[in-house]
Amino acid sequence: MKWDTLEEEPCSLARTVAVIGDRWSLLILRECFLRKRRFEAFQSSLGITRHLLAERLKKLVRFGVLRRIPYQESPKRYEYILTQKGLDLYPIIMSIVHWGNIHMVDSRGRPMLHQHKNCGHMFDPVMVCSECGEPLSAKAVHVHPGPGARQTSPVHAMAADDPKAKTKTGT
Amino acid sequence: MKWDTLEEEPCSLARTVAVIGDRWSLLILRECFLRKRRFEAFQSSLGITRHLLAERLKKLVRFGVLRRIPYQESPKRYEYILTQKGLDLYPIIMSIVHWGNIHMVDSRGRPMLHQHKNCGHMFDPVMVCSECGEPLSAKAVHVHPGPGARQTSPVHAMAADDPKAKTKTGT
DNA sequence: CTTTAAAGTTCTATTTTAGAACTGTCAATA
DNA sequence: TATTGACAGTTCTAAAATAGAACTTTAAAG
Repeated sequence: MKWDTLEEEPCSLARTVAVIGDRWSLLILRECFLRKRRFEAFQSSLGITRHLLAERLKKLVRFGVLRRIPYQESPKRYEYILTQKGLDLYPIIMSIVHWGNIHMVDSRGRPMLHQHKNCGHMFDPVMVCSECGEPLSAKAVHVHPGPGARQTSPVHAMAADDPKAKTKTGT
Repeated sequence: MKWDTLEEEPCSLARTVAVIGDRWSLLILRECFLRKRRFEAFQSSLGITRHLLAERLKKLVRFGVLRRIPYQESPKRYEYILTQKGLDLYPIIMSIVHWGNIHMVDSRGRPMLHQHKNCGHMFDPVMVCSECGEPLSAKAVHVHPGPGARQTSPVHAMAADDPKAKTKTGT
């Protein structure tokens, strides 16, 4: 399977993975959320090759996650800032960080702490139901096919009307 | 940078990316959360090559996200189930799905809907502060170096005491 | 006139992934 | 008894992505 087919699948997870599901994009976005904006800044703090960084930035701009904005003329230089679509990735970033905080820390403890400006406390993110406000767990959730689903399987990976896909449609 | 150095970095995001930050792991985990457990089931619904699937399953088992359990003797067959560590990935999965629901849907609408068994409603996940319960946004959060941080930069990608890293320590 | 800085681009070598075929164990079937 | 099929992988080669380093362009600074 290729990246470009991934982004067309009838699955919101697959489509998002097409945007951020590679080794570098999330790390670049981490830097964005830490107020880094420039090519050199990304490159030096991540140690990513310049070639790949250029590619990834282009991709994130193409998907509308970042915007490329000139910050000086002659020589023309650009910086990358998060769009609203990019800012909306924050819950993903935070839940990833939180999982790492719980499951991937060594004896030295957390590499960083988060403080909520509104209430002043150090916090962890908690995912709750938009309707009742209770914390969510996988077992308390039912999935249903939505209007954008493909026939039988709600999150099936391929188009059933694709003749090439017949080996995958399975039993 | 290699995957194995990624998992040792003083950053919870980088460490988590070392586990789930590739093209396939999140899709495999999606299937796990949809109660798929077997090699053939993963392979046929994802269209992943058998080779890579075997690799990814090994990796997820190695990281303690899945457990490989025999479900029959002779011939010995195994299935893969989520550990608690794996179940804890649920907020990551849900926030990824939610972002896709908001930003990657076509005119047909969402591929799937989520119902909260506790309250009965279709819902969206919301990320809130563990201390005050308010929804979180990037701008309302301050980051601080924690006990597991490396000197100057709280989320810096490499060890400053690593002589090879000097080109990256930058200006 | 040379050096430096930023933001890339270009190149080759290495690693990963895709795609397909093959293996081993057993049960069911002809 | 021989054959087929299911399952859970392994093994191969070709194609694609990534690593690592050098090079380019524009313009200011020494």
